[in-house]
Amino acid sequence: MSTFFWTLPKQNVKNLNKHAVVDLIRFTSGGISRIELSRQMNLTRAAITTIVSDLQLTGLVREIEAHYPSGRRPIVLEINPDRGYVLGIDMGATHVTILIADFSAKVVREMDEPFDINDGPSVCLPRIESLVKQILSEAGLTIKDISAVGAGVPGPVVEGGGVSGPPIMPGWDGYPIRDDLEARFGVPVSLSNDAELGAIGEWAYGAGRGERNLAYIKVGTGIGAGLLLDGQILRGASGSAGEIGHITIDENGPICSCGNRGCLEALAGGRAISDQAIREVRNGRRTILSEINPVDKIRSRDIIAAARRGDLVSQQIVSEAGVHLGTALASLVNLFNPSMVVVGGGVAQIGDLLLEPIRQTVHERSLLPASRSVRITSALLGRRSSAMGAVVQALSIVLHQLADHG
Amino acid sequence: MSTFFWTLPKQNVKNLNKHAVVDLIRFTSGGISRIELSRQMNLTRAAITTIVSDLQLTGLVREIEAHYPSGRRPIVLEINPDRGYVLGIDMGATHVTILIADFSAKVVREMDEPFDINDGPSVCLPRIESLVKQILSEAGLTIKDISAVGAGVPGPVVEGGGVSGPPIMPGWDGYPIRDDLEARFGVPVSLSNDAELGAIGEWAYGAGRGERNLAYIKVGTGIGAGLLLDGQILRGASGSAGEIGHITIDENGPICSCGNRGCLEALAGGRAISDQAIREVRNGRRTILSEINPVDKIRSRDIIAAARRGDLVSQQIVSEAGVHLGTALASLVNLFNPSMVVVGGGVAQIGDLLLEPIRQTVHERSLLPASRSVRITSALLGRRSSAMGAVVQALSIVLHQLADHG
DNA sequence: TTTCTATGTTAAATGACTTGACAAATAGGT
DNA sequence: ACCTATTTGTCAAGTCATTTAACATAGAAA
Repeated sequence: MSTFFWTLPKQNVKNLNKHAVVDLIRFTSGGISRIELSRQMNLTRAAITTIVSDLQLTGLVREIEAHYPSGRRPIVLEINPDRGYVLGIDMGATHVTILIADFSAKVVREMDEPFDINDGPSVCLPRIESLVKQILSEAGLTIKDISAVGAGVPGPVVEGGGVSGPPIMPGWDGYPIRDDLEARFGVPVSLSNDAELGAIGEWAYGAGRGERNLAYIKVGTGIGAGLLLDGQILRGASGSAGEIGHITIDENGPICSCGNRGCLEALAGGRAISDQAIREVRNGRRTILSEINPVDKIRSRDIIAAARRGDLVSQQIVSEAGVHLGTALASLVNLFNPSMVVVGGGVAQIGDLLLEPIRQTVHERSLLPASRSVRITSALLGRRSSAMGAVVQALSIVLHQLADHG
Repeated sequence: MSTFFWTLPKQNVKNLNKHAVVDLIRFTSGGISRIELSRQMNLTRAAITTIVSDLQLTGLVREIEAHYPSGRRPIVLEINPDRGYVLGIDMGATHVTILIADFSAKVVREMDEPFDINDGPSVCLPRIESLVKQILSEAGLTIKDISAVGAGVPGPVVEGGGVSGPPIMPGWDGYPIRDDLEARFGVPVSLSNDAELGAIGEWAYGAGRGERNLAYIKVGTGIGAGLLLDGQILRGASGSAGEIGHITIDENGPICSCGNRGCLEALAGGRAISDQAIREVRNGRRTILSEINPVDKIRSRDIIAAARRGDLVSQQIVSEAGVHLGTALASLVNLFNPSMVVVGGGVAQIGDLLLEPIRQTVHERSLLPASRSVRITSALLGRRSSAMGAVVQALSIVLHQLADHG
């Protein structure tokens, strides 16, 4: 990135440094000392001292022990975890994950339930509410202990807090999801796209820690990407940046749910993988998948399990999906030139069997300076990437609010 | 864009508002009043008054007349054009454009000369120097009148001021272009990719004025894109973001100069277009291009001229290139979700004959929320887009330097 | 003219930050 | 054990960008 037009952060220009201090503390694993803060922010130690003591007064930050080679030991700071809890909710196409985390983003309780986004908001949101009540009581907490909620949905999120023209999620278009959730829980809610959240989660606590140019690709029923750029999410003009699932890979490919032909999702999405497996079984290929009855109940997770156990047909299907993903990612790498691509989502759980063909195809199909500087790895947080991103977003609301006014 | 990690502008945190004022003045056509500045920057009128009087003292800003409906007329401010000149240099594959502009970016002299980037830096840079001397003397100026230089090259630019692994530009890899030019001219030089500069030029003074998410695509011998995001150029991890010319459109397509198959550039670049025309003529198609002798001397500008005059074969070639460009742009639109795409470069001079197939293909192949919110137009500055972007970058150096210290 | 409205300026107050001195905490040498 | 060097953290005074609040200026409408 290179600035050619100097503008200021939209809202709170005031206390800008305070906010930066809060974020450096929370995103530096193992904490950070005042001297290190002053170095990274180009401020004097004195300035940092006043900012930090202010944050200590409000109870947001505390000191911990640490050891260094010579001279006075720096006092290491960390976010005070004891000031409350937040919720992270990741609504997927077929599953919902809910996390309760303390102020230092440590997960204290986790829940993963079947879920059908196709039921629409009138069914899904009440269900979320009751699941939240359930997990809260399991954790011995009430909604009053929750300071903010982060939520993710598998579609393009717009400013108002809803989705706009999502390729999946029928019945959700234009529904005020954020307002609904805020009304249900009575706390501030942040709504984001699930791939964005995956990127944030992996950036903050996963494989992409601290990367300045990170792309996260979520391979599940749908395929989406989250793009991070110097601490900002690339949202685009209408919130639909990163919709890699519907770029054309093969002009004459199969028809996609979005109406076009040969979209990445129609070639490498969870549905495409299971359809391919069903075809192979019907064609009489020798595979342990043929044990599944009826044939058309084969799901992508069955193929992943079979591939792990050494089933050649399944491995081939996964590998072909990897080549398609690699083709799309090569375009992304050429256009966006990330320093790291993190592959996550349900299908990615299989690891190198998917990653290797991706890596190879990206290196073949993208330009040298870009392909040389990109590392491609799988998500460290596994299925929790997006839900952890939701936690990060919820904490962003709370911590910055508290940093501003006590 | 959405911030999840608060950081500060890298260098001069001090005088941040002063810099923002300078840029709002220079990029608001027709000037801007103090009250409007205070509104856009969320500062009080009093604060703006002191900042502006400071800038007036250094002679950077002056007041002009303007008329408004009721109440006291606001005093409109503009950059004082009389404090000096800058150079904008756009090195293309086959041409070089040099502009002299005053501090308000008004071009006072222009030059366009044949040029061959393949000659390498040892030939090209001395040639630039002598051309600069020539245009300066034509304008009645000397190098002492120039405060800064902006330069563009058709390859990925890295931090140090050189290019890294460019698909074209043999012999330039790693050469310290910026340092060389700074030594030659004795003034600060800004080096950028030519597509980036096209984006900046069109954003500042062309078709993309003030767009927050702008993509500029330069279609010439090579094909590259410049991506602008809230006043920042998207450079990526190694400076090669926006390299759209080498994304794969057709896995079985023709071999590209980069070694891969079916790159956009190999299907829709200037070279691909002329090769296609040569094939058509050899195949005996009825076209006015067959008047050109020898056949293999047909250049893309001949095809554009013929298409303009109604030659059907040429029109078909251009239209097919448009479909390929549209396919690549659909991927870009899905991934980046720009509010506007500006098509520039030599081949784009033909206008709607190229634009229409692009528009249609993008709308077919990109996702609804993204395709609904993107406008696709041709460059307003024509061949000068990149050189104007270079002028903008040169002025950025000078104006912000002067804003800082007298 | 008077009145209204919007823009621009001024002086005092505020507050974030720097400067420069000092205090605190540790390692290593004697 | 003591001294010195080194690094980290704090304090008080001063600086400077910005706000507050009052006032001045300039035009339109009544």
